Amino acid sequence: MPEGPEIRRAADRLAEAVAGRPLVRAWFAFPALKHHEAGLVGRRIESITPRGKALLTRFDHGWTLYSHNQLYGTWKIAAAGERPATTRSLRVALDTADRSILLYSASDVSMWPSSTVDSHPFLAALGPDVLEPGLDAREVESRLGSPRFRGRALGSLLLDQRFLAGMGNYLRSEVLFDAGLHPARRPRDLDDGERGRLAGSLLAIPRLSYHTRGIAPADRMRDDYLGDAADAFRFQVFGREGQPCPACGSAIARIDAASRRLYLCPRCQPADRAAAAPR
DNA sequence: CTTTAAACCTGCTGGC
DNA sequence: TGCCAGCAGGTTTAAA
Repeated sequence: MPEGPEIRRAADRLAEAVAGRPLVRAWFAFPALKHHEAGLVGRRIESITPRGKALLTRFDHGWTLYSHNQLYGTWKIAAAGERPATTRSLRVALDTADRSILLYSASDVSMWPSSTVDSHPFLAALGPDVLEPGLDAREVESRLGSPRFRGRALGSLLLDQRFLAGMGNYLRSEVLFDAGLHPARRPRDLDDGERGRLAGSLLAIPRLSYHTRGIAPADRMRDDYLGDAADAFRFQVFGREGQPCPACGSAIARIDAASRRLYLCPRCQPADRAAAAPR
């Protein structure tokens, strides 16, 4: 159950475990992918890289595995040939001589010629990856001001993968809190300072989550959980309904936005300037 | 156009 | 223990 930072960390771990090594076996649960198994033996994994919340596993014979974990998929690394006992359904197994990588529960998996994988319907529509190192505030502000996005409510825009790929539901709450903006605000109604703050938060919060890992200890969401490291990422508002805002002490509220739960501080993120005149 | 609601994928937890 | 309802960090599709 991942967002961009969790997917990128998974890609890092998987690549470290198996990239460059030849496969001794490949296995897919999907009937449509069975015919790829034999051809993968002896091939090497060139790279494993994220695109938003999708993962691309590139092989050296010109094919790329596309996978999307949606809510429930998860990758595991195991000793070579090992299949740890679990209640989850194994969907993909790639074995090298000393390590195996296993994908469980995901249903959105397909093989593409590497040269055409970018035309995958999901990938083709994605905006820039919010965690891409080259992404800067100037580009984020430019997207906020573009006709496609400037009229959208932030609560919906921040989940739209066409705006910034890799954003997700916990990041949405955390970014809006960090920027001090209510989800009903719209880019076109923000003043320059607010727009700059939002761009800064959109860059900083996902990076903080990616680099430090970790979540609120009481929370159940523990995919790739770092633990209690002092610098681990902690939710400021997500999942903290009724608890005091870390900035002002007001009770954090939970609302519905775009049919998903969103947490905010009513005092730090006031809605009443939603209709404020431009500039 | 934007927004909302429902459906679907699957796994886990809490309650009876 | 067993079953079921409800919920979940996502996405797509249809409808409003």
